[in-house]
Amino acid sequence: MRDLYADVIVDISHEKVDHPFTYRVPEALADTIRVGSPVLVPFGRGNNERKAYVTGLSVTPPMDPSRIKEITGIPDRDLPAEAVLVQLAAWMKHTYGSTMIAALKTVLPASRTVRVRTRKEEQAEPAAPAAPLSLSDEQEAAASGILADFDAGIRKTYLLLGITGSGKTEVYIRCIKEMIARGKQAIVLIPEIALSWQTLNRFTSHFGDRVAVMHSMLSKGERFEHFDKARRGEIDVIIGPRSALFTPFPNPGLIIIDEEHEGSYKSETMPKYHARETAEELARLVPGGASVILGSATPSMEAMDRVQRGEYGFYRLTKRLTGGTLPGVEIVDLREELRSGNRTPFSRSLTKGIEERLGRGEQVMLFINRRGMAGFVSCRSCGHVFKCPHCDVSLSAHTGGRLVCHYCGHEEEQPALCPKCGSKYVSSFRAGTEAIEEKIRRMYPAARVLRMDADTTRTKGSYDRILSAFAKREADILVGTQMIVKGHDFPGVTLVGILAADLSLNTGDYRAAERTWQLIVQAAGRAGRGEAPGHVVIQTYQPEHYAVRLAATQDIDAFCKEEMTYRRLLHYPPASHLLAVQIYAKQAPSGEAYAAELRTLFDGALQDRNGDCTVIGPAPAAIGRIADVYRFAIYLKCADTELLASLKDLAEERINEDRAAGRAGDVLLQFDLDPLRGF
DNA sequence: AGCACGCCGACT
DNA sequence: GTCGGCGTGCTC
Repeated sequence: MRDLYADVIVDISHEKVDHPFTYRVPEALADTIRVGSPVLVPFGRGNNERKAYVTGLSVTPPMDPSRIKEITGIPDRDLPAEAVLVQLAAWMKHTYGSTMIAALKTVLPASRTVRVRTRKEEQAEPAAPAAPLSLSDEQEAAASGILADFDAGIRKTYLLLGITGSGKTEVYIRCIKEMIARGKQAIVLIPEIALSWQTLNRFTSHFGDRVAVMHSMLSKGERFEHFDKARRGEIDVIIGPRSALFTPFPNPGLIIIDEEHEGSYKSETMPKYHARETAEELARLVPGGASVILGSATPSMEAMDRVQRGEYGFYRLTKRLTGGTLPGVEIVDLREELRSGNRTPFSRSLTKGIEERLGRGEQVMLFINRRGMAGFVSCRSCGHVFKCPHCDVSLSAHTGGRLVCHYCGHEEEQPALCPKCGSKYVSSFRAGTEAIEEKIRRMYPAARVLRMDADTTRTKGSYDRILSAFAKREADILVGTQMIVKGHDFPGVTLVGILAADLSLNTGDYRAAERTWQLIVQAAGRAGRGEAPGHVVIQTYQPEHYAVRLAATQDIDAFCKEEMTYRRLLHYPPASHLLAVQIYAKQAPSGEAYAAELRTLFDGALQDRNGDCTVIGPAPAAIGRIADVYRFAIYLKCADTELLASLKDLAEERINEDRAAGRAGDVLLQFDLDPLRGF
């Protein structure tokens, strides 16, 4: 019997040990240990026992066998993970940049900490009768097309473009049922918070206890339990946020990403992976391959571009099945309002609309993409603006005379007098959700008003509470940030007001137009989902902007065409790729100097590859300092992701060397491939 | 010489 | 991360 050796990555967050170590596999564990298995190994001089993950197995030792130690055992109550997930982690490390151990920890199920709880299986009343699934012609065409491809051995990604209420969920359910019939499992990704009970109930009524839902309220043990069930083949479907992608199903055949355009599909921590791309890689790695369905009413430019290139399959759902008609959309020019003396945040048209709905007992949603009382507070006399002492942003006013930093959470009391000149003329500018709520209450004292934003949804369950109260018509007006826009069905709403459509247009990053367009179309989709016709009022200072104009006309193709022209012209994703190299430092000069060195490094590496890759910067980040950490960025623009990966590796090697030599100071590097938000 | 302390590098 | 090796420098 030949000895078996395992390559492992030891669970230590340090780039010096972020490479495989070889251990002997004891005879007793030879059958148990697979690629992806967590193991315990003696490590270092003290031979301390540490957790590690197996990344490879072989019978040929790469070094003097006498120096190879033996695996001690398998962590208690831990599960071996799928080899595929280890491969996926390696791909994520390579593509997005991170240590191998960080990549492994994001894809492998965390070990269970304590007992599995035995108290009543929550939502244990899923036995709602399965409503028979009847599909419209369009839905049928999509589902059968995708399944026919699958049976013909074709594995690819499909964009399912369906306006709100057009019934994407039925297509998902049909496809999942057919996959289960073929002995496959399905992963359904949904945006972080947007899991409505209606949708969930539809899944549980069809799949009963063969479906598990991952959500943020689950304990570590419950998550583990779901993953465990998936591994053991006790469930066929998992529904959850981007991390549900890493469910260790034995035989996944279908990955569905609902609301594919949503920003929460991109991880904010390293590796900063995108669930869409990662799902496609997983679909390639899985034995037999898997199909991917992307669903959206407002697809990302990435998805539309791939449809245009013929890489994605494409199905369109054009009819609203839930009844209701598409809302009438009206664009109001705020400059015009100002000219005619209206200084309130509500245009005359919107005010009239609100009054009509209140009179008829219908509901109104008011959307403003800024929380708090005001965007900033300043002194009218000397111009002093209240800024966060730890970040390069102005403080936002909140009720109770508090000034709050939306980036680091710093809070201070708003002084009565200007600290600089002593003037008492200190005032707030740019209304946020709190200010709008207050104004609305004052204007319509009889109206019942709810507010939903990061401040009112901080406590557990408050998100559902506000939404269900509004759905039960316990309020007439819902004021909120973009979180009110996502996915929910309120038949009572006949008017949606978008108070400042350009807020998201002026964020200065290349996705601003796309985001604004999506926001407006999604917000508009909230109106008129019931019997009564809906109306949307878009207030803007830039009524002529194509994102606003083409959102109002709901012309997806026209918007995408226009936007792609811009992306192509400036070589922005998806026309090319953009790697943001983010440099963090406690001291501004050291960060700046290090960024400059990296630029030189990149220039040197690209010397004879002129034109392949454009290096931009370094420059201070859009927000130059957050929580006392200075931020700089270099942007690498290049069509070839492999070249970008090699430049990223180069930077990583460099900082590791410099750190070893004590030259890197406190500089930290992060990478963001095709970033979704500004930095 | 003898020892405390701290930095550095290796860890299979 | 954690340990030991080894240099520095202080003390008896």
